Amino acid sequence: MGIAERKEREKEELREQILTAAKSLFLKKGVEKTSIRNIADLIEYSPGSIYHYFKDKDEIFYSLHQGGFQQLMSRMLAINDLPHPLDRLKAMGSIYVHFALENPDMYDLMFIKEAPLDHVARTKALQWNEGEATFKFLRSTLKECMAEGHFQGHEEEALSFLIWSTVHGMVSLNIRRRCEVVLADRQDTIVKDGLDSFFTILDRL
Amino acid sequence: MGIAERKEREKEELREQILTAAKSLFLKKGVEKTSIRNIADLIEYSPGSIYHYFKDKDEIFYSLHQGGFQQLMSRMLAINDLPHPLDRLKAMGSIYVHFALENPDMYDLMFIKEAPLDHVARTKALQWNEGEATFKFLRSTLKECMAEGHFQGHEEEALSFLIWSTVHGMVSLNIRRRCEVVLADRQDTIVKDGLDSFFTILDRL
DNA sequence: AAAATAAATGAACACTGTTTAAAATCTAAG
DNA sequence: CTTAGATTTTAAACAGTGTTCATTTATTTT
Repeated sequence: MGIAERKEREKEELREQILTAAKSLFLKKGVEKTSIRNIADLIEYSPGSIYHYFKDKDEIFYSLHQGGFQQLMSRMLAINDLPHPLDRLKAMGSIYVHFALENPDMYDLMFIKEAPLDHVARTKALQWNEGEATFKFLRSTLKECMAEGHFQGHEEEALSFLIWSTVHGMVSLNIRRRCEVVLADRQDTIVKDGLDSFFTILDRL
Repeated sequence: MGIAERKEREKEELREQILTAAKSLFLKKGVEKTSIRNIADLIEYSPGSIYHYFKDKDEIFYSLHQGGFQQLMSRMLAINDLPHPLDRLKAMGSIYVHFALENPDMYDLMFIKEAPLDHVARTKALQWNEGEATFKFLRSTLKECMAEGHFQGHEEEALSFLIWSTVHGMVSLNIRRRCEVVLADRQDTIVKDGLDSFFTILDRL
């Protein structure tokens, strides 16, 4: 009896439809201005039906932000063949920054917005697998750098956090428009220049 | 005829009342969950009356965030007597981080939330005086450091941005709860440790 | 064909920011 | 002291929000 399987498949399909609709709307208008009714209109279902597939609005955007981490992670894994860990570390920084600037709304969801973390807090008792995996990847690369003698006198976890903070700081100031009003004239190059300065520091360290 | 003056004074008083009410509510519940009606209830006026004193909700929170910058700036100016610019630079970093962790909601409003910048974009044609003053203060201190021979091979504006980004990154990851789920065990010390690592880097640079 | 199960709906609830016509209050001139 | 004018304040309305739930519709099993 393949009926149960087909039903399961159909349910999964509609779930996917909701996510696709939500994503296209939120990339156009942002999370706040994407309403359940907007999503329902787009997939031609009633607003209430969405609650059979997602607990609440936060869960929808939590699901969406997972896709972002998959994308980011696959880009990161693509530079795993670089022989020197310090080169890998810098490449990860570049990838992180480029991902953020190319997908500002998705980055916002992943690292700035409260919606996905609100959902995490309410369900999985403070476990954020997506973020943890990304951070672990940075930590293991940094460990390799230190094994080669780089960054002496630094503690691995704190330095990992510092590096993450540096790239996050640059792109989040940019995304939340604190650059365009303070560095108006070189708004589009400042992140690249800042990153270059950062690489110079890492090389000398 | 002091009547006009008294009226002016009364108007200013009510404006201040609105701001005080808004501030106490937003520190308790956050910007999004502080409604115009909540503010109106607290000052015992009708919701509509608030619109005689502020154009919209964003303007209220723009006004509030200005107070935050005054606070931050006054703390910064207090270390102007330190003789060495590098010491001043590091003290500024400490002050910035402590301000953020002691006033997370205010920091959120100043450097993360979109509300104040939305208001800036809609009125003053992209001029953010509060943020600009703070950034200029960092830049002038960094210039003095470089005049003493520090940070050779770096460009002043880009490095200023990088330093700002580093401290902003650490506190904003903390405030938006990306630390507590990734660095649960040392959540309350990681920013301090990260900052120490950063100071070590600045010293060696 | 009837009973049981699952899915979808539309209306309702309690909110939100904002606008506006009307009412209330206060000031200034006659 | 009254009346005309200017402010200030209000209540009601508009169009929207997330979410819940009894009812209807559709599908599957007996």
